[in-house]
Amino acid sequence: MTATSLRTHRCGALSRSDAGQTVRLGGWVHRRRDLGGLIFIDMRDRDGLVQLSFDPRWTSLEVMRRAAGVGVESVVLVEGEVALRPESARDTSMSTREIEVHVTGFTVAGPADTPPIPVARKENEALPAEELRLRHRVLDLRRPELQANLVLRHRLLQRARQTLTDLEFLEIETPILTKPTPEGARDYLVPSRIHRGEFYALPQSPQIYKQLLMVAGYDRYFQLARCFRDEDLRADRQPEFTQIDLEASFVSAEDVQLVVERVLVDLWHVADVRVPHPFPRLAFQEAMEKYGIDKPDLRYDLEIRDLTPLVGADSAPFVHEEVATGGRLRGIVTPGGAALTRKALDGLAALARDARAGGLIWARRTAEGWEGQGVKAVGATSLDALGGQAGDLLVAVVGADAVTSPALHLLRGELIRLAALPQRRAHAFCWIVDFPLFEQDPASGDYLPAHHPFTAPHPDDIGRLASDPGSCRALHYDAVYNGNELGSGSIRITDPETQRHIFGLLGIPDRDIRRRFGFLLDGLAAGAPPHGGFALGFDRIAMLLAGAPSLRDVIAFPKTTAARALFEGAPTPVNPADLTALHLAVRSDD
RNA sequence: GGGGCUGUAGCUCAGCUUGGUUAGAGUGCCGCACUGUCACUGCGGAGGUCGCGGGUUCGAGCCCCGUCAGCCCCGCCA
Repeated sequence: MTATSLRTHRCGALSRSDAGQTVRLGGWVHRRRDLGGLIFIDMRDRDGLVQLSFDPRWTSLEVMRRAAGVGVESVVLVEGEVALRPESARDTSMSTREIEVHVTGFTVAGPADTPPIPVARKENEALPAEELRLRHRVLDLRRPELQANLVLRHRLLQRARQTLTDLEFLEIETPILTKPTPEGARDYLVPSRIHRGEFYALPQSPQIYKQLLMVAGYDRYFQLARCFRDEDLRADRQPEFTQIDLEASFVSAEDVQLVVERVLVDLWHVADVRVPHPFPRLAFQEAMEKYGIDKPDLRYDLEIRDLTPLVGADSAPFVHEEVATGGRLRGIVTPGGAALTRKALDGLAALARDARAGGLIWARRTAEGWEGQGVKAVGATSLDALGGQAGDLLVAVVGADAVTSPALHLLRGELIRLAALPQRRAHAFCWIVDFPLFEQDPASGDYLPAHHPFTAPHPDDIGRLASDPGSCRALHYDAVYNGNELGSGSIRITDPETQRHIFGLLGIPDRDIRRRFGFLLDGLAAGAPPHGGFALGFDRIAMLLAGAPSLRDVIAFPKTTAARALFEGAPTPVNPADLTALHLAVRSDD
């Protein structure tokens, strides 16, 4: 239903099959070319461009005059006949370049001031500074690139709705004004006018609500949920963001993963990518061992190897010392890496040093054998035992896994880049499973939930919950794509006693458990089905599929890295009277 | 909370290394000419708090200190 009482078509939708038709159009002046006796205007709407042709043969003098005076970005209403362009002036690379509109009627409906930033850019013309793009967001949003991003975003949201609806999930909204949760990220707080000194919080996620919906018998829930976290931002992090949030009852972890895979495969299909599935599963430990990180980029095969068994008599003393204190010698053999320059190796060494992994050990494999400083460190005999092929490069670090893993992850990425290793696949999804249930605070030794405190322990590990919590795995899983975490989920604790026990392990006093999570525990005690769920970071998915460099390019009105909205100007001071009504006073002394 | 980069005409940038006459270019904007352009073309013109404040100096866009804003990263983000 493109046609309205003011227009018959969208500009970008016209093609040669419309030739001869009289049309009415509404759109924006993209560019104007005034040849004196002839005027051409490129007119734009969300579908694309069409050329308007003003010629005294079919255009009145009055309309010629108006067309000559219209500024770019003005909104105009046009009437005319679609015509094939003269043979000499046709460009078939774009369907709309075969045709033009012979204008007979022309009104400037919305004149525009000269735009402070350009919408129509020349080839290779740089984008304005992002600050200006955010300040003049309406103009920036007119750019065809951003319009394409937001159209894609819409189609992805609709696809997610459809897929989950087909899978019998119910879309249920949960409150935006909710209860503060002292754990996790900082909450955005909203003061209550009616209740002096009391506050709502904006949800960091609908976690507890969706669990309670399972208890309430809704079986399968989803929501395109807005979430809010008052933390410092990054290119891939906004203070308010959208999750595809879902939860299902009577499910195993594999059941949830199957649903999420369906959603992801369908979303990638919207972007014309066919994804093979089921996705491979990788245990957390295995991911750390082979890739040094829990979100490996599996587009490349390069893996980390444990070289500790090779350490022998002629290995350097510092290697023996690290191994004796529980460290390991781990490295990466890069085919063709021996061609890397000394400067590139110095760069890798700096990377290792920045990751606090100490010195980088390296060696090149030539036709004669291994060469380089690594021969001394690892030992000639040990390296011979490693084997390898001429052209290989070994880089290695020695120390505790907690240090070497992150360092090797960075080294792996850099080696892939430097050696220009081929991608084995362009779209590498995987599941990371068997996460640890707790992380130990390195300073205090306290146990913290690795994810959130509602995650169920792995049934095989429940026996060690009290004796050795650090070794317990969780029924928690992450979806990973090309080295990006797309989302995470888990099977939840449904036994109120277990839930209380976990809260206790986390050091939350009994009275606080009651105050903070009473409504959850009461819910679990009301007859809770086994359930679990997932949350996908939708903005990041849209960013990846749009090929955008920043979340800000897939969000209509985003915030800056200082959480400011430059366009509308938020946050902002408020009237003292409004503060008084909320029982608030602003301190200026700190 | 910490580190880095950037800030000069409406926009994109040069000028900063080595302080010194009137701060330039492209584009956009304004005016004139132009009947097949599509980055129209040609001629002419206007347009500057060099982010802001302080300091050094005979003299600061340039050096120093502070500050604001944007971006990137670390911390943080159960």
